[in-house]
Amino acid sequence: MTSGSRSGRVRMVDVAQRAGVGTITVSRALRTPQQVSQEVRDRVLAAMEATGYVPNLAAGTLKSQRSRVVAAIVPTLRNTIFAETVEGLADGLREHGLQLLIASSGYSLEAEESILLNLLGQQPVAVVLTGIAHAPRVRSMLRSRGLPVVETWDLCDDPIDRAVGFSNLEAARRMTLTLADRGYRRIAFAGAPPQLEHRAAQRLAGYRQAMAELGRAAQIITLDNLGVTFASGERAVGQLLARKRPPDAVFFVNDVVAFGAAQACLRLGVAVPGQLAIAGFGDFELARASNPPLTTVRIPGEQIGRTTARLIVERLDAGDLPLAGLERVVDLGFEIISRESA
Amino acid sequence: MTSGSRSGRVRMVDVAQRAGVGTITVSRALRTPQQVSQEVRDRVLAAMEATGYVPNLAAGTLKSQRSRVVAAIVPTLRNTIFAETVEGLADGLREHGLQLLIASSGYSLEAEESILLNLLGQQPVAVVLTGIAHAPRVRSMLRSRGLPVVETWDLCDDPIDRAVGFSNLEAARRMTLTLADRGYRRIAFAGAPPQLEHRAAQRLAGYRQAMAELGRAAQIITLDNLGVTFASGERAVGQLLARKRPPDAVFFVNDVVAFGAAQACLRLGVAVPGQLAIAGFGDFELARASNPPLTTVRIPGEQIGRTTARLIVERLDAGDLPLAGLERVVDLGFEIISRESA
DNA sequence: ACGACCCATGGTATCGATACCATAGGGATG
DNA sequence: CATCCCTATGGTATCGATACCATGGGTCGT
Repeated sequence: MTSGSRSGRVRMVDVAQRAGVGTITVSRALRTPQQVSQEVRDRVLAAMEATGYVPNLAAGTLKSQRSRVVAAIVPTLRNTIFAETVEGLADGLREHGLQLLIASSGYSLEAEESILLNLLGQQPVAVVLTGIAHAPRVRSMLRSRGLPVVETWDLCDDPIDRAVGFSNLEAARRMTLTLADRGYRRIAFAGAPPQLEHRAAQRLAGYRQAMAELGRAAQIITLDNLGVTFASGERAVGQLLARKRPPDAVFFVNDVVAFGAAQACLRLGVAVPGQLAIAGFGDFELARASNPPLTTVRIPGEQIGRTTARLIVERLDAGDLPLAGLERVVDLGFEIISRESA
Repeated sequence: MTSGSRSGRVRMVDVAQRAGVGTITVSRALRTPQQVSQEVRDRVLAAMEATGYVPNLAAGTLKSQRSRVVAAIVPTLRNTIFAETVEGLADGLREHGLQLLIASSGYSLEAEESILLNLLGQQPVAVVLTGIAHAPRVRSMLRSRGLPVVETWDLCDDPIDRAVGFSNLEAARRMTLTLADRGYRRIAFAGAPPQLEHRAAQRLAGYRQAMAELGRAAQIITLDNLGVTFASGERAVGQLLARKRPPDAVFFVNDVVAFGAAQACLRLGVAVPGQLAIAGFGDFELARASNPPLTTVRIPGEQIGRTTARLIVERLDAGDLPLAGLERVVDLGFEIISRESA
């Protein structure tokens, strides 16, 4: 079609020849257009258009040692928990010409490690992790590479590099105290086995701390399926009601299970909050749609993503300076949302 | 730390030196281990371990003209609609050492086009798109590149390359007929504006076709927010009930809005299905959790992802042969699920 | 026992864009 | 009017892994 390159694939040289300029000028027209005169730039763009040129990012990344990709690992994409964060992150990065490379770890730290190895091979300019619990080699690998890293969804005194989130412990503590304020006496907590999920463990710890402050006995229900399905919420309700002295309020580790529980109550004719009060965590859209609407903790999912994007962009613009005076940990807070369920 | 490379970054040469072999042997130990003797392989792996070597995929991709990345574009990650497909795809690809590069287009065809340009720069070995409606340049760009492309979630006589999905039109038609069979007389359809969403348009067409077959008048409710939020389902119920002769059944374009509608009915004291029957589309987990549980169309979300992965892997293994006898369109079907809401 | 063949391994050129340095031309300044 | 500097542009080496081809030593068959 165009100039006689053997493979049929259009390279930068082909565009350059057609526009009557050097390859470097084509490169600049794309990456730093202000360095190229209007006239030449137009010619180059026309030539790119005419040839259907698509830059080979692998080559650029190799030479410049700097890709346009940010790698992120989330526990799952299957439910909406992390979706807001991911979309916020992707949007914030795209505005600066960065691509998000996402992988999901299925809540497994070992999987996270092996996935990270793969992702690092793509030479990302930054890495975003979910949570602050990681395999030891993950920490050392990332630290030694010296890339910008953001850990999200929790806080931590000593992040790998930086952290953006909120205190799961404090949020759970406050919710528990709020329930006590409302007059509930026997407040239970329902969550995934804490060794499987660090954020769940933090929330459990917050609950325990609040109960200790109140001088009451903790009452824990362990959810199956990592507590991220409606069905595990339903089953939890079954378990609860079978107890001799069932609690009068249950604080669920997230809105998905809380919602499942609320629906089960509706079916079983259990009055919420009359017989059993229910609180969730997350303030997903589900919380509002539930019957009754769920009292829950609102967490800044999308803002975590956007802030993470901002930190990364700032860092890159600053030319990889050591993060001297920068805030290492950004606490975006949380909010207790009172609705009818508790 | 290790041998004296200037940047501190470990390259294949460093590993090779340490293991006392040539670089190519290190390369083979990673990519085609069966070509390397057990003893040498162990030595190489030990050297990689000791140095913390991470292969630079950009270099490999550049030379071999073949990355290990598959690019996918979905309309959104914000809700669970496409999540199963994405996870199924990611799992299926990971088993074969392929990484998924995901981007979301926000349901915009123009965004899809510009995102695709970015993704193609990463030299993906295959591209996965959602739906069969694309900007004209998307088709031509992909066709001329000759990469494996899979369009998902719908069928099409003439896919760009291959398609995996089910007939949205036929599924909607069958659901409509099923509702008629159950004795509902005034069956309405609620969906997003058809020009905004091709799959929604297909479902609307299926509904219209069924109504025509039945000799009844179609009754359409247009949803806001692309019909992917609970709130738009709620608002739709409000609109419906305000009509002089409200329908006795509504077929919603997806389970998210159907669920929102069902919850609104519960609040408003509208009997479902007594006063208003509700049907959804998708059979998301929500459909079972709803009160009452939703009659809906089950679609093979995860299987679409897995099948797509299989097609891609087969194609790559076959050495990019022209897809001579291969099935170009894979119809995974759908299933009408009867529950209590209709 | 000898040639054919195969397996394990290495040397070197190469993929395509960009960093680095060089240079030409034009306007400003003394 | 000469010098300086800044803007626009180009030439060439280079990033790191892999394809291609070559080679040596062992095995197998007759």
